[in-house]
Amino acid sequence: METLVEEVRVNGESQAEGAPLGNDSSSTSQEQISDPVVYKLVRVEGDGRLVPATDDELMEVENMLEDDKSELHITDDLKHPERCVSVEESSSKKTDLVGLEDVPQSEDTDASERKMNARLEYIEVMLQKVKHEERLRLACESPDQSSKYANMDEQSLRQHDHLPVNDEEFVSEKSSQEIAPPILRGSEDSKAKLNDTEKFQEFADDITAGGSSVTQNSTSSKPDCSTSSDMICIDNLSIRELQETFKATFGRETSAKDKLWLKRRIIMGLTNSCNVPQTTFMVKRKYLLENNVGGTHSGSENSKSEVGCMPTAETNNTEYANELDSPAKLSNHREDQQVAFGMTLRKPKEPYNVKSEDIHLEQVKRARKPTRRYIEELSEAETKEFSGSMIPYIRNSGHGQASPKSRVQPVQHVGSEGRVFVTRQDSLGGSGVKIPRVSRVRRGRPRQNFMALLNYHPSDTDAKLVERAHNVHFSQHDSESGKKSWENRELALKLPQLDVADTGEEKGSQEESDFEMDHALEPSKCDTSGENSDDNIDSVPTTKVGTRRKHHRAWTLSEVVKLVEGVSRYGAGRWSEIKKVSFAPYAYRTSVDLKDKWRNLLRASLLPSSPDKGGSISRKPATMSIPAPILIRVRELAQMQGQSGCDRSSIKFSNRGLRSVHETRSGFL
DNA sequence: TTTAGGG
DNA sequence: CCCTAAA
Repeated sequence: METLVEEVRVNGESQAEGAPLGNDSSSTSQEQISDPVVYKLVRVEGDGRLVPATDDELMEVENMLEDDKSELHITDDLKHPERCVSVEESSSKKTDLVGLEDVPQSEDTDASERKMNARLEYIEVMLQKVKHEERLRLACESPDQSSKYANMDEQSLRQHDHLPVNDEEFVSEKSSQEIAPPILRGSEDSKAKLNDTEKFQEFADDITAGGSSVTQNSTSSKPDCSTSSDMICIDNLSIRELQETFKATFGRETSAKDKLWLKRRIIMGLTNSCNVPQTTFMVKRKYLLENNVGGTHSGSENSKSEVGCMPTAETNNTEYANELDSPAKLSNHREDQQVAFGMTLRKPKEPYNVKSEDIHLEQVKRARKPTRRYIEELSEAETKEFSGSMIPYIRNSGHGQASPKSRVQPVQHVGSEGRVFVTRQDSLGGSGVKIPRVSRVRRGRPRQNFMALLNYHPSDTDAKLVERAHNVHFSQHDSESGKKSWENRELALKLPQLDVADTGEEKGSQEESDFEMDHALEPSKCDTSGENSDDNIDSVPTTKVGTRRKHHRAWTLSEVVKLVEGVSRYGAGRWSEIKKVSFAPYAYRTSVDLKDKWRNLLRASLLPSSPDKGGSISRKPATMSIPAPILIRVRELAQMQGQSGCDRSSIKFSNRGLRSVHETRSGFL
């Protein structure tokens, strides 16, 4: 562990010093490989915005890092043990918790809930403990680091300069830096390459999120999907409206009557696509409020005291929301956020790193994308896309730390599924995929069946449980980095379930518990692997029963958004590019499909002069409407690209220009 | 092989 | 979505 930590530090240092990216090319040393991870240097403005750090600030950070490094060694040894213990405990608890979830909900929901609560409370206590430790540690630290932790690496900045030259390269490099935690890099050599696409996606997401506070310099000319109207809407919508929205978002109808539930789903759906950060925020906040009213929430208080640097609690929340918004960038973004929050970069980090090494690993792994071939293999095997999702399960055996708990019994599913699993393991390199016992949980968006389930258990309790869970998340986030490990663990544990669920296919769907389902969504929200999770809805929502056409997959909103993003980035016509980058996880969705969809979108955006008001809600259920903002954007893109009549080259060029801008921006994230 | 367009 | 011509 220590070693890892050290590495991290080192990496960070090198970054700060501005180690040139170029060197990574030939040199094989770990350092170089690992160099990518960088905490972007940013400054938190009073209003909560993130601002790129100045050179001076960078220098400061550098110094700080230096200091830390030396400090760390000492501290690590001493403090480590305890932390580890606590973490382990917590993790185990977590596992248990997960176990609870699996219990058939139908009957003993109450019991489960009770247990859950107990667990949660326990967790909270643990969190508190951790936090406390953190605080102590902080006390010793220099208080002012807060405002400048940033971490924009010079490299990124430099890269911007030559972005135009080779976008892909840039992206991959950049992204890899951003995403992969140093630790991983150090330990796992070749990881850097693996997730180019993934990272790219992340980028894309970031870009998409343009309007959000996350992207500070955003001068985005793009229409901001997250309009105030949306915010209002989502909160004030009637159940019916919500249902409509739901349909628009997920491509299937819902009979759910639970407003909260609906809202959450919708937001998640939108969020997954990285749009509507504002909306999310609103809702989240509200959500948070609700939680506060009803339940235990050590989180809020903690966050305040803990994060003194933060402008306001609200800001904190906002950040959090944003973070949630883009699942794709969650992993690294989180780190950035820590920095931004002013949670002591190094101190908290240290514990964080130490304790959650495996977590890091998991994250990274999560981030890893399966190779194309792998994906295809899977799809062939009938596993629809679970792609990146499975990756999370892999653990680096090298770090035996991986919580044993997460390892669950092998799936007992029969037939093809079993085969699938085997395949996965193999392709994964036999690192041993841990498949949580949830063999038949479905992950991703709810499918039709799911709805039925909900109806049966019109879950108030369900909602509560979820809320609880959320609460935990919040507190973790708000309070401190140390807690992150918690969440990460939790995610790690949960995600697998989801992923597996997909494999599990429809069979077990009926047996799924609401609770599980609900949780299933969460991961997608937080899923680091980014996008893959949420969109990997293999269940093709046949909106209407029996409408299942041969290779027809209803386009989900998130997919559409991805498509739009892709087009905006690469330009319409470069479908293969878009396919590769944005739809890698989706074995289906060929470039042709993308093209067709785009054509449809175009038509949709042009013909019905956007009569649909209230955002995504459309009057006609039959016409699953695409949210207006998206259509608008489509139109704009169309204008920009196609209609302008510019010849291809010029178009491309312009795109490139735009792209570079985006990337530049995202670079500051 | 990818893109564009018609069916 | 599928198929096919063209690049």
